[in-house]
Amino acid sequence: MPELPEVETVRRELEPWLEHAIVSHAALVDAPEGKKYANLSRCIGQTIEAVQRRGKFLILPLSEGDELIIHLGMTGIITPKLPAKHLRVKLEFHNAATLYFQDTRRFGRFLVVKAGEYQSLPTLASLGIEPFDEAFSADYLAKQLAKSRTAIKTYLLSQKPVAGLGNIYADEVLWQVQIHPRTASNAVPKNLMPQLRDAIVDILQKSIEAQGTTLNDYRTVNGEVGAYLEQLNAYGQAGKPCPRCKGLLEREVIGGRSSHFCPQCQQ
DNA sequence: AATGATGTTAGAGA
DNA sequence: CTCTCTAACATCAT
Repeated sequence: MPELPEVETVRRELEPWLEHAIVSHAALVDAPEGKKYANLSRCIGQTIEAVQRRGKFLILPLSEGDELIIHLGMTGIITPKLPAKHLRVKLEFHNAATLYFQDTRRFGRFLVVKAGEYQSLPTLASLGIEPFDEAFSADYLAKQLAKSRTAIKTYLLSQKPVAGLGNIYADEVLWQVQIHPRTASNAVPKNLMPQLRDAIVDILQKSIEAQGTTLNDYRTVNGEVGAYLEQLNAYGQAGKPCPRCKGLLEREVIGGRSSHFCPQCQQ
């Protein structure tokens, strides 16, 4: 769930709260200092200069050369309401606002690093282009996909060809363009590249407009669910008729991830 | 009880 | 060194 549209929704809601806010308190709660949660005390006294997003990461540049990096993992929620369970981080600001990070499964990340020093976050360090970057063209995508022989589904999830797709939107994009998820990345027909690029941009954009997709845990900062769930064509729809050709949608594990597709019209 | 879940990453092998 | 694959992380719901 927290894929690009969900993280972008959270970013947009956090921006008015946090831009120019001064951190007065930052502490871990029931979370071990380590790779996933680190150096929080360093942001105390610093001003948050912006609320940015790269792929599924939130990046908050701080006034003394650090960055606060937040990743929601699978179950991370940022909320102004004290969570009943699984609170991991508490942040307070000079303007009296308080924000909490709740993360049931502890797959999220919440750490302060020196700006740009991402060696503890390899996915962020080697993250692909932003899908809304104007340089993300069909030609660019073709060059990226030519670099790998793994299943296109798996390669999209790697964040390398383009940032921000997770299991839900990767399945939705491949369904939209009628590409079988097991197709080798470097064997995806060149003539499909414009459609593939457009599907990635359009689906992510439409999901942002719906505030993302809530399967179980994801909530916006305001506590709302993401409504894109109602627009899913493939993800989680195994056994139902394909909305396009009426064949039965199937579920298969590809690269260790549950994958949903139409065996009839996805080649 | 057993199974599966939205993401990332360490480690192993090629 | 790079590419690819697998399992692990922690917790809850069904």
